Amino acid sequence: MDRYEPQTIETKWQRVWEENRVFEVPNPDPGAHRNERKNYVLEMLPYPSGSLHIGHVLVYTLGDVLARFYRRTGSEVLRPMGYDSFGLPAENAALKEGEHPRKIVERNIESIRRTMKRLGWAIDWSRELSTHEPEYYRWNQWLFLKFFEHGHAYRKAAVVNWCPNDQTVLANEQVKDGRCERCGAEVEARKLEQWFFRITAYADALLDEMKELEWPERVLAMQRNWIGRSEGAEILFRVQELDIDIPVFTTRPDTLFGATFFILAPEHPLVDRLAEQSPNGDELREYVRTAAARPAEERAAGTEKTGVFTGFFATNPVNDARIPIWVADYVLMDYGTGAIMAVPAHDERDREFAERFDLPIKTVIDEEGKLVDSAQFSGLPHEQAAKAIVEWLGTNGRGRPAVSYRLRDWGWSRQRYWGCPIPVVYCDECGIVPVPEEDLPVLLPEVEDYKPKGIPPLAQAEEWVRVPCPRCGKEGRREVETMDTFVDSSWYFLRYCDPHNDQAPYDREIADYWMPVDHYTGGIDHSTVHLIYARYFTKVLNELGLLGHREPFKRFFGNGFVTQGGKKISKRVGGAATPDEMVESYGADATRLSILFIGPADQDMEWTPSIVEGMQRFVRRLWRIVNEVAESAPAGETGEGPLVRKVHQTIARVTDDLGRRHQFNTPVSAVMELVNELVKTPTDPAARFAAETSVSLIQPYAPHLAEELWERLGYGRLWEAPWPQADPDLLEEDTFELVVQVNGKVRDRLRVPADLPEEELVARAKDSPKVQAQLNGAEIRQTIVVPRKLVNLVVR
RNA sequence: GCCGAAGUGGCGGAAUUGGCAGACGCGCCGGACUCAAAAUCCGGUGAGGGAAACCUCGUGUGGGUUCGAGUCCCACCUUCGGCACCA
Repeated sequence: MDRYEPQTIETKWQRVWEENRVFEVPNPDPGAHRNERKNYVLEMLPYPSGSLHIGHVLVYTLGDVLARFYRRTGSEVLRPMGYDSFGLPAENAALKEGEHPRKIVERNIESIRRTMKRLGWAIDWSRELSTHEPEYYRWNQWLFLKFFEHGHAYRKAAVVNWCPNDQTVLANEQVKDGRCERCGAEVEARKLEQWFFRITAYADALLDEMKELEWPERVLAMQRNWIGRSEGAEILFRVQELDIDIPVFTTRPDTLFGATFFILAPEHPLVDRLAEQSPNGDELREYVRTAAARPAEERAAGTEKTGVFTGFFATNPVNDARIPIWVADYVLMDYGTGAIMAVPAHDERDREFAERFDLPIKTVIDEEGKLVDSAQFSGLPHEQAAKAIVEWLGTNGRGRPAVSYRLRDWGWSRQRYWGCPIPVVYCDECGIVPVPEEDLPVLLPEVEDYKPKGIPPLAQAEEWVRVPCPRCGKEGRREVETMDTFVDSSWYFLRYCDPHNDQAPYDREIADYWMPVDHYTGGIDHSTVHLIYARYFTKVLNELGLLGHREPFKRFFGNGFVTQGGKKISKRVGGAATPDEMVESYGADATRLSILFIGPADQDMEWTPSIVEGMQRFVRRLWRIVNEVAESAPAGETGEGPLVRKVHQTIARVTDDLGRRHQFNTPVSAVMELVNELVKTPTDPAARFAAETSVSLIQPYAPHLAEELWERLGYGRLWEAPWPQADPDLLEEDTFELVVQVNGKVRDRLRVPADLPEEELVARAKDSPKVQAQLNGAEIRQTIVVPRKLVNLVVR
């Protein structure tokens, strides 16, 4: 027998797959009916700002195991790949290396593709795409025009998150703990004109339609938190002196009688007017200035409450109490209405403020949760009172039920170079004018110096910027900002369906055939970013009549992080073994098996070399025993011995783990057990059957080794061979080990025939000497029999 | 504070519907082969007691339900993740 040389057999089979275009799947013919057996398996596409790391090996191997498994269980599997090649990571890498981003990403893509092929991932390479190519971003622009035309995209001045280091605006989703998610710099607040998508209009749809998703609860919970829906009421407070009403939002209308003061956010539009007429207007204006200058981070820390009295009073609509109006920066302009009624007795922050400024505190809910001191509502349980009070306010036109969200509209324009140009022209006469469809793509111009300086680098491309207005023909200027890459990744899964279409982003019929993605895999760090944006895009496309679905990813599997030496592995951490090195030292198959065997793939895991060493032992063991069996054991009757049963049990376990439970570590254990049995009984009549089945079942994990051994067993094209089927008759043995308990404690184990009647099981249990010793003549009060499992004798 | 996930040997973990806790692997111990080592193979490996057969204890803590609980219920502790002056 020759030695196991992974590198030799791996390159051999990779060539066979490539030459035979094994993993390419054609699109349906026009008018084809929906195929119930279609299966769209997808993992999040990589950023080509560096090379792959062990984390990628986990995600794509996981997807690969599923794709290969589904393929052999009769599914028509679509499993494409691409690169998220626009954006900050690539541009920053380019700045560091002093080369053009296009050069960097194209070089990285080439190396990533080579690594992917070396790992043997079953990908339909005919559908490969990169988001920085005009063939792709042209349709980004096209989709933007549709969104713009229908009011889903708009431009407004807003206070935005500004990263002083990357010199660009960030979406809320890209700010973590007040810092830029990418570079870690402290984020500043700036007021700028920006492009937005009206994602807040879909807050309820994003929440409601979650029920169709087979997603991990933790991811859904994160999205719910992020959207932050709160139900409450909007209530009008009157300012007599100015003859105006100020609305407040509250989730606790039941505490309305306890409102003892009123607060406006410093940014509230009324503050200016109040300052003009207030005796302490100067102090007010000074306070607003300092509050605005205070970094958002510090303001959110809430160390000590600050505020200024305006000299005005608001009237509480339930009891006509006149309460003082203050301005304080613990009230935020961008949540609710930017004004609150303060109830210090029942809100911690209001209480802090009241204590600091010596304002009255009035209790209106007692320990039992009933209202007190609240006129006709006194005595009501507070939940009930909340409804009654809002209803009562409604009849007077002073209040109504209202809902508030934490979610903000998605700001997606970036003051950077390496992104998709936004196809609009600014015209002094016509305003914002969309570039006509037939003029797409608006190509990203070449720019000498694209270093971020606060003004968008595209502004330097003077000739490109100056363009006649598409509407009136007078001179206009192109938009010089670019799109956030999350726009690119919000619909890439649709482009994969029809990647070479040059008439449309995709053919709706084809997209409807493949969509939704049946099994999506990626890091949960995208829970409140990409996964929300893609859901939003899908809903808009559906309403624009461009897609038949409203949810992009039916099932989502959030893989854990891989750590090495306790540190999360990413491009930023040096010293970690690279996938290429792992393939060189251990082979792709042992690497693939290892990364999934470590532990449950949805939990974080620590990569240790000892794992691969153990896996190498298994792989060699399998190689040796299967080669032996192929040479010596004849095909033929398998008998009905324990090995045959073990084979069928293993088939059942692996099939259930992959197909139903989506558990990726235990199938490897199951096959190991079978191989251990086979090694112990190589002359069993079922040895050949056991060897063949082991090879067949391990194929999704170790496809090269499996293919090679399959060939040596005398067959071909394991990737097309049907998945083994467990024979239910052979799953159950004709004897079983009866567990005998006394008072619930195991006292004996007896091998008995499977068809023994219950009375006989009990009789045998009682006969056991070990049981006799325990019973010690005591009376049996109860007998529990679990068929094919156990007998429990209850005494005393 | 609110929301979510998780606590099992020396380690990673398994136990699918309430029915043998610790599968599988790592590590460690002993043995075979070898001049020796590596590789490979065989055996052992939760804790305590016992010469042994065996016995007792044991899945974060405390209670409960049940013939029987890692699994279900109640209360709590710890760790990790998300949200957070969000009214």
